[in-house]
Amino acid sequence: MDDFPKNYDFSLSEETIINKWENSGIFKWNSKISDKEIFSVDTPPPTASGYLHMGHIFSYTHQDFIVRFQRMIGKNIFYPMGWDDNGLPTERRVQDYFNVRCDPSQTSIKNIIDVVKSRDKKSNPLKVSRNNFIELCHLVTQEDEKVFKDVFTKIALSVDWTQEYSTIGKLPRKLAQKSFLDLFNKGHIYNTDFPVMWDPGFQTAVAQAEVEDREVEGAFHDIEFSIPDIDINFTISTTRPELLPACVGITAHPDDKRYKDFFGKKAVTPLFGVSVPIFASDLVDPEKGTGILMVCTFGDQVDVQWWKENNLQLRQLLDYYGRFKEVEFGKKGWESSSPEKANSIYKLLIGRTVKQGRGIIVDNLKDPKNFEDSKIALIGDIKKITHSVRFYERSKVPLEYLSTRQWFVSLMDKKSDLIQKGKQISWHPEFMRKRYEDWTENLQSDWCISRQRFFGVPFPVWYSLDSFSKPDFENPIIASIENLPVDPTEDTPDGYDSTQRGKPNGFIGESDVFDTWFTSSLSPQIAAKWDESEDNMNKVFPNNIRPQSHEIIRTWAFYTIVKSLLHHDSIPWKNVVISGWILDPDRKKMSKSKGNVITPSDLINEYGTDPVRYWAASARLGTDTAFDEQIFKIGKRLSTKIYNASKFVLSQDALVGDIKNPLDLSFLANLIEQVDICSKSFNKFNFAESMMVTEKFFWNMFTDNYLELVKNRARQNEYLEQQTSSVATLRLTLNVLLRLFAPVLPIITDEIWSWVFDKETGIDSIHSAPWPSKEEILKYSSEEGNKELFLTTCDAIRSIRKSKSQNGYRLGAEVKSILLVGSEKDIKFLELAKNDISTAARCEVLNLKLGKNLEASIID
RNA sequence: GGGCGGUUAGCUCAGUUGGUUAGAGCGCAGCGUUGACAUCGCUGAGGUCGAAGGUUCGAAUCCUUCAUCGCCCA
Repeated sequence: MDDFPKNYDFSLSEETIINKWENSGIFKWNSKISDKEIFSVDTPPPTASGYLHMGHIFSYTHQDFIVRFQRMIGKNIFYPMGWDDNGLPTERRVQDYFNVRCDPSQTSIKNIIDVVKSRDKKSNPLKVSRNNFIELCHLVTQEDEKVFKDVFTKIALSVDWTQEYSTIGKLPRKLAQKSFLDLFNKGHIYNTDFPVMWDPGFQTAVAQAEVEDREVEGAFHDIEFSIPDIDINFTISTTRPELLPACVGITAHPDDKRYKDFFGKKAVTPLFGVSVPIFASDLVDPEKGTGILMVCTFGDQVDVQWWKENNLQLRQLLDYYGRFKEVEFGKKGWESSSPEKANSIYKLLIGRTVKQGRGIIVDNLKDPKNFEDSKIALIGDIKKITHSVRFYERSKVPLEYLSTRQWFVSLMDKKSDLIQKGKQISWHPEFMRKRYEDWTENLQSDWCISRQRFFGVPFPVWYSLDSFSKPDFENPIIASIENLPVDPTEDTPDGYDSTQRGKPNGFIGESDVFDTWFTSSLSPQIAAKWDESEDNMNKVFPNNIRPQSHEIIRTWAFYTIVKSLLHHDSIPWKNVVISGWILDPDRKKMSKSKGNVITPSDLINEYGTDPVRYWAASARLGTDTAFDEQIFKIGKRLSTKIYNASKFVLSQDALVGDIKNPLDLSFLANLIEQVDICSKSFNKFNFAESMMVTEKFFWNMFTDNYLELVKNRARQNEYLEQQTSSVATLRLTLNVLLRLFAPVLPIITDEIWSWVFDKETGIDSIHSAPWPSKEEILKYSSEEGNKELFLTTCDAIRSIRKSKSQNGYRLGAEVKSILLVGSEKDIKFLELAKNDISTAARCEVLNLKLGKNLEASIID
């Protein structure tokens, strides 16, 4: 074994080893094995939206550490991987990529790819049919999946790729619809016309989980209202003057003395002359603005609440695009004391955006011509402020509340059950549970699951039409389970034929699709092939772990728990394992818009798989970490060191025999302790600790000290038994340490394993080898060693080095005599390691003397 | 405004149930190395553990208040 290449070519090893895994299929799930405990993983399918960043690598690698350890301790591993293709991110990407927009009124064409590719990218977006649009979505996601899979393979995820799925694939579509059916039959799903959060940019309803607050510039506008009954005027403050035509009420705090006399009276809106009720509400903050405010349909969530609780009128001004639609004051529901004037002003708003409308209303509020006594209704200056406004997380325009018909899953009545389930799950780190509980407790509305989009799983629902072609939303026609998956825009419901689509007394299909989360919240069921294989489902569900990062607790984790509760009255997983974020070097969150995103491919190519994984292993679970390229260098250095140490250890030849030398036995006692620490850490998912202590043990204890101490003994043949003992210890230690490193550094460890250990053990890959144990180590030992002997010997060799260094000797300098002074116990131990110490220290005579502290002095 | 987490060496971070002089790596300084390894070794400098108070024989660790940064939610 003397002919190892001088330097480690990691890229060659990566290729060889990864190919070996693929060919041997060692990561394949085998449901037939019955004598092994199962360890199943609910891998969050990444959104195939175009690119992977270091945060993905970080988190997905964490899963793999855990999985590889579990595999080595003998578990039967179920480790699938999915892609979350459906949904808005893909649609948006397709829109940009091909410069197209979906328009369901278009007819499909055959060669859509060629058409979009031949078009000038700068021209107006091409309107394409729903089917063509979906076709393009599939095309893009397939390309993205390939890129993602390549990267995941390159960082050596031990995923079973035969279990790959896409959330838009046939089985997930079927299961999402089955989920809908089950929830519908259990009475958890309903449809209703109700104000929902609406994104005018994408023209779709969104759920609370997809909403974020952003601090934006705004302004308080003080507007004067009147109360004709008592001839009093008052001033409200609003950030949304453009909703004045939608004002349906006025409210103030019940204890606010200023407005006590107003309650129960009617106020009249300026410009539009609408008479609206004034009522009291605890929700008003008397300190904010003037303490009295207008209620519109709808400015925000509280408006919705007031509207509902006080039975206010519905005056919906905005259309799906967030533009003012046509309404007529004076008609029923739009009563006004001066409809002509109201209409003349409102006319200016029709077709305008919210922002344009705001300017128009403000201009009119301060135009004296609009007021009888020329006294304008806009009081004082407009006061600029910054305030938080709700946005759909992927949108650029603020959300509006639109009353539309949507499907919901009722959640508000299930909060305590959901929190209860959360308590049955172990969260790592533990404090992350609180995020889940806070989110659940603070839920404000049921889960709106319908999206007015295209690339998603359709609702398995039709509506019958009456003789006026009016759909009967109250009694939807639900697909039967054996027909799933269905597309109601193409398929015909039972009892109808296709010619009746859209006709009086016929039917129409629901054109909405599910919220992406409605499908991806089923990842445990999809991966387990719920419905297709009950046996498999029972085996792997609930999953052992759900790895994910913390920002998706409120979405992915939450909805998955919801589904699991409602379908199975079960938790979906026993453990949730949370990875932190990778921040940029200035500790700022990485985001595409900030331009501080670091992508993985170049780094993996430059440093190699193992060093990138080493970097990922350097952070504990749940902890956000600043990106530091130094760590890759250290990881690479460690790989090289392992390579070189292995090369040295495996070039020592000796007879096979027992380990008998006290120093060797003592060293093994320390190794046993090390194995114990690593096992305990890994069992708590603390791969970072295991890695840290293994690295330290390997470098300091093994290479710097043990290896140096026994080098000579391993080489010389004078005392065969002693040589055998040292070489056996070296090889056993290397073998054990490689396995401790294996979950984090799978390439280099398997590379070295393939040099000799595969033949020795008959186990082809280190990743199929058993995790080391005390019993295994003791099998090669004549007896159990004393840990302290080795530690004392290390102290001795360290103090000899120090003494040499301080007295100007080279470390390798031969010296005549060294005196080691130590306690009685020290001397007793050092006596046993005397030969190894003196050869390592290169001295002719080593004298031991009873004294106090361990100390070395050189006598030359 | 409420909740959660962090604040330890120049930098990135460990510090297990409170227990002797607080650790690692990187960086820095000095010395050394043609015998597995310059992708190396040895030695060293460097911290009043965010601040103040408290509990305790003893606090980086427990409690209180505050500061500061980040996250989640209003």
